[in-house]
Amino acid sequence: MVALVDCNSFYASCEQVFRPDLQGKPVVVLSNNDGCIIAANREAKSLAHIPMFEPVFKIKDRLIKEGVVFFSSNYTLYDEMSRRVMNILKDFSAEVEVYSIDESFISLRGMDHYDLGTYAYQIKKTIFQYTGLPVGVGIGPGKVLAKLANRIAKKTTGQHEQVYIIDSETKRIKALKETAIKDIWGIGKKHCIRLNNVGVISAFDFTQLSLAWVRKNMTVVGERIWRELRGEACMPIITVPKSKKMIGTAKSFGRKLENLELIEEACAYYISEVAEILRKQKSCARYLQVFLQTNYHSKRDKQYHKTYTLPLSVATNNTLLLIREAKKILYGIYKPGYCYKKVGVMLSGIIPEGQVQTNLFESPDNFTPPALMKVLDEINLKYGKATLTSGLLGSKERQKEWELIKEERSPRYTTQWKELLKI
DNA sequence: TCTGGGGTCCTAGGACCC
DNA sequence: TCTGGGGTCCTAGGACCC
Repeated sequence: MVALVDCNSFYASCEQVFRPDLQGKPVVVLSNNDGCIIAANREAKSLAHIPMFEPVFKIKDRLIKEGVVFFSSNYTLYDEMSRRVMNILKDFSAEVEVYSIDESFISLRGMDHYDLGTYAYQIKKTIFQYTGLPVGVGIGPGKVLAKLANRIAKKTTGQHEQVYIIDSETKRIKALKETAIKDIWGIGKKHCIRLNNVGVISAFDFTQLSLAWVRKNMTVVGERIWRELRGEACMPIITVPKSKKMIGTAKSFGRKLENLELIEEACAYYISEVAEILRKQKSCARYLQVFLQTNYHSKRDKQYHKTYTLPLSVATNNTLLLIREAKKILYGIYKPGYCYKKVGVMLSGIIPEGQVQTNLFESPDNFTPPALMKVLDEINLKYGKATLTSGLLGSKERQKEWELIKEERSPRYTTQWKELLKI
């Protein structure tokens, strides 16, 4: 059996842990740039119809009247809270797959003699006691059914229960019959339309299709879901996270920018972020992609969008070199006269540091001067993000010209010592 | 008139997830 | 006026190898 443990309204719950005065009050968390709602707690959801991913400016007035408390997203805080939850789970199972910031699959193999329901409550209780975060637990004979059980736990049980186990054929069939196919993990919009067209409405209907049809129309991905729903576990728990194959970042500017210089500084900043992640996993990248785009929501502005991918002659994780190359790309794709909203960078073709193929004409040292990057990372780890940077990132003051809007960000409660140390 | 067989690597595009 | 960000996996088809 497999359990899926996931935190309820994770971001909103994280905020509430440090603001006990908000217990029982409606809380929502906004996306970057305070653009739309990405998390809402139970109270906020029950208050009124809160559409996720709706632009918040459209409904803000109404929500303020109803007493909803807003937070900008504070990923530093959420990451740390997530780490704490996942560490607790490691006490409950030898096989933990951290699936996302707020959920993990854990294997319950070899625990047949346990009462799994009691075990699930112990997990819930411990996490709440140590972190203040409420979680739901779904248990089933495979990942997809565990996901489904978790969904049922959230929907049909009370706030303090939030546990559901699919451990018999009767329960499995019942769950499948009561769940729409669109609500199954792995079935997205496109497959849902295709399935509805052949008369598949519930998850149970899906399991009655022939394997040949599923395989043909939905590839091996669909086949796995089909098998899992029928009770055959075929997705392994992945306990060792794979190293990343792409590392990218792309954030909207706080306002529209025409000026190439400011866009360059934002771009250089993003490069230094992704290169640091690359070095952390001891890898180098062979491809560097940069893109630039205007605000595609705007009906007034002229639209422009351009992406360019540059193969690097030698794979690297050197921030300074990557900034230099990114700048060249940016000069190539930038066209004056547009209001730009976003610049993005992406590293791909990622390989381990030790496998970099040098070339005949350039010294490898041009690409990876290890000492300098090591010092850079050590200083930033010790004194906080971006303490030491390339001069091309521009001054802190200038950063305010392009950085994200985060009007309602809470303090970084769990990691603030780093910020204090900087002062 | 006849024209092999068995592979790998890479990329773009589609679909999906949180 | 204001509309998120960061990923994964799979397949087909092209290029290339022996």
